[in-house]
Amino acid sequence: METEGWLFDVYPWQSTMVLWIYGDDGGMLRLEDPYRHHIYARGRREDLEGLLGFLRKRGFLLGSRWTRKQDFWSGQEVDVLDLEMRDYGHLPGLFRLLAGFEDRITFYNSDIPLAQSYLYEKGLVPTGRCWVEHEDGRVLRIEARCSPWEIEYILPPLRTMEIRIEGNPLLPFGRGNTLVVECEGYRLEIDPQLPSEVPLQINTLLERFDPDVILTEHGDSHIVPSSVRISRREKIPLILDRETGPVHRIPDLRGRSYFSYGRILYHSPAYPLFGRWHIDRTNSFLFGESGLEGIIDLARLSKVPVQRAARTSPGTIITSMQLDRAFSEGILIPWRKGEPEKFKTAWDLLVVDKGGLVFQPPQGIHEDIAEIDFASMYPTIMAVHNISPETVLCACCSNSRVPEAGYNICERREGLVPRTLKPILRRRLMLKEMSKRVGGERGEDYRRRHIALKWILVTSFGYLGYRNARFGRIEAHEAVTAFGREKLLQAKEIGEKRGFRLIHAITDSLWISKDGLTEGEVLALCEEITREAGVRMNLEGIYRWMVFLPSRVKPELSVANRYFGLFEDGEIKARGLAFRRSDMPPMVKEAQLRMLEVLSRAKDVDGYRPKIPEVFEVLLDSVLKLKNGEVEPPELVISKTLSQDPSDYKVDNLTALAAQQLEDVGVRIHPGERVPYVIRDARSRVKEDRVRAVPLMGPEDGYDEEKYTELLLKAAEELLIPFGYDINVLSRWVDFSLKREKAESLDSVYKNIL
DNA sequence: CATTCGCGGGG
DNA sequence: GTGTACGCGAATG
Repeated sequence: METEGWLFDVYPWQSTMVLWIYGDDGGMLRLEDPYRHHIYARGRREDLEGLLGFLRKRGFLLGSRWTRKQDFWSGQEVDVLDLEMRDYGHLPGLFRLLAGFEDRITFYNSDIPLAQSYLYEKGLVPTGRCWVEHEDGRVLRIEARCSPWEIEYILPPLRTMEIRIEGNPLLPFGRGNTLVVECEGYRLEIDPQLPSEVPLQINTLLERFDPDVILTEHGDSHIVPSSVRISRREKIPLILDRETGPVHRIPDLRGRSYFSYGRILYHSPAYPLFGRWHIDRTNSFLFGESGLEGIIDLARLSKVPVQRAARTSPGTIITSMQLDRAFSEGILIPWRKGEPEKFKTAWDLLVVDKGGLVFQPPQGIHEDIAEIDFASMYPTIMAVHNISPETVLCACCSNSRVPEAGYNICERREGLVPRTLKPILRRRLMLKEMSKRVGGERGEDYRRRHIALKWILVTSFGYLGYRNARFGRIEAHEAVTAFGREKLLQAKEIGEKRGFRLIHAITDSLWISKDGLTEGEVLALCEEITREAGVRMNLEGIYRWMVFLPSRVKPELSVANRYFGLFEDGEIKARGLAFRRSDMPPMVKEAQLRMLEVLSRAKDVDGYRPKIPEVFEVLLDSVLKLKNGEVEPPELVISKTLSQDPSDYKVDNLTALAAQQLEDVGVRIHPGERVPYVIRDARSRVKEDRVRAVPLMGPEDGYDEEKYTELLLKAAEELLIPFGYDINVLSRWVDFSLKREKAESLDSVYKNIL
């Protein structure tokens, strides 16, 4: 039989690969492919003979033959033994045994996730079109009928069911929350007070709608594990999968806290489904950034199946793209040693220390400033300067290409990293342009996909310097930042030659100034920099005015990352202000945004000062609402990321106290999870009274009016400090205004304080 | 005052 | 299957 359709999902199951094909007839076809995994071994002939004997005796091996493949580091063709392994169940045990041979034999392609390795080998694309010849549910032949690089593709009409917790997701089922299921306009609320209802209702709904995608909020952390628990307790089977055979679900109950991007993150244990996708939008970084469209685009490009792509980090995606390319080019993939994290040596710190170049801007308010940014600077540098672990410090060339460090870069071979990045850079640019050109839903689709790729590009750089990355090398990382600093300085010099003053610069952005600066001359400058540096320089915008904030620690200095300004098109750009911070309560963010909205009507520096009374007015209004108890508790919720176990805190800060309150009632908060709380009485001697964790909040819990007022005052101070209004002035002014029985016109109040 | 702790950026 | 760090600012004791 022959079928054409979309490859919906792939996973190893028992000893075969299971494929779900969404046929053109609308049916979902389950097929098995008895695919065998190949690994490669290199070493002396007699050692390899020994290995063969060992594997045969243990029954691991289906077959073996000699073949020639390319060594990743040298690019040389080498003789290796191709080993066809028996079945998947044996593999984990096998890899432990192989470690014993490692002093004599080098193994390749041995630690690639099986579904990915299957897709690389067959050239198949998750969610892509395919053609398959099959018999009795088994694949005879399968071929891709699409390229992962297509920009326009049609997806099968996926039926989506949404399941979420209404009420507080931190609390156990039925304690102040319910389960809401929605599908195709149908909505059902399940009351978990009656536990047996949960599996019964879910089963009924899944059978009735047979969704392809189950999109949840807190599905991984709460809904699925709780439902599974109830199902076991009540002895009512819960049928979530389409797979009808025994499903091997490894209940990774603890979840993982891990260190990434300089902070602790938490991933709850994952509950993927077999035969349909479960995506927990609250447990998926990429979903939050780029939606299902972005995830699907990445799954297609990287050949990481959709469910895994949704849960994984961008680093895994980029690695898979590199693995796919290496695989298809016949390059042996080195076994990644899972070295435990080591302490950083002084040398490491020295190297890492010299990252991007950062200047110090002159504080205060400015006019005639343009901001120009290098587009995708680091990935472009990797692509154009051929920076890759195997090309930096290659053995064959001697050219001292890398600025400062003087490392060689290979001129004979293009590296794996640049080969992978180039098409991604092109594709992202194309999607970005299309998202600008096309409006509506399609434009949004392009936008999400280009943002997904943006992430892949950003992280490809970090990955180069990551000690445990398969294709990482610290010298390559170093080379990228060295070129980056060179290009930033080059841009500065070209600008100065054209009469611009450099006001500020961070890594890949420059703020430049000139009296009466025009868009035309800045664009001309960008053109020249693009030509000279080999990296696209874009005009981010021209500011009507912009402010660089002083340091709060040393008020005479400014800080690089706290600034805001108004572009000519009326948009505000701001960094480091309260409203940008995730640890600020909504009330403060909104108040500051309202103040900025007022300031966005100031056309130039002279227009800024007359807007100040109106900003005062917004501030006073917010403070009054706080005083009069007109602020709803959710507006006051602060949530911060827990960086360690609640009991490990040395200092009882508000976050630790809130986490401890939750622990006390049996709600586990893991490092990397956010703890939501309201400040009740920050200065209370009784620590218990300082905060209240959100799920434990009752109507009698008030809030710390003084503390929240202070946050508002600081938010206002950030916007007004260039004109000398610091928190003391603002605070006095607020007190003064509040004391007046009937405030006269704001103008007179304003005069009084000056 | 020293120390501890959390956040940012990209779009 | 784990993207780097460092500087800033606030809070604690």
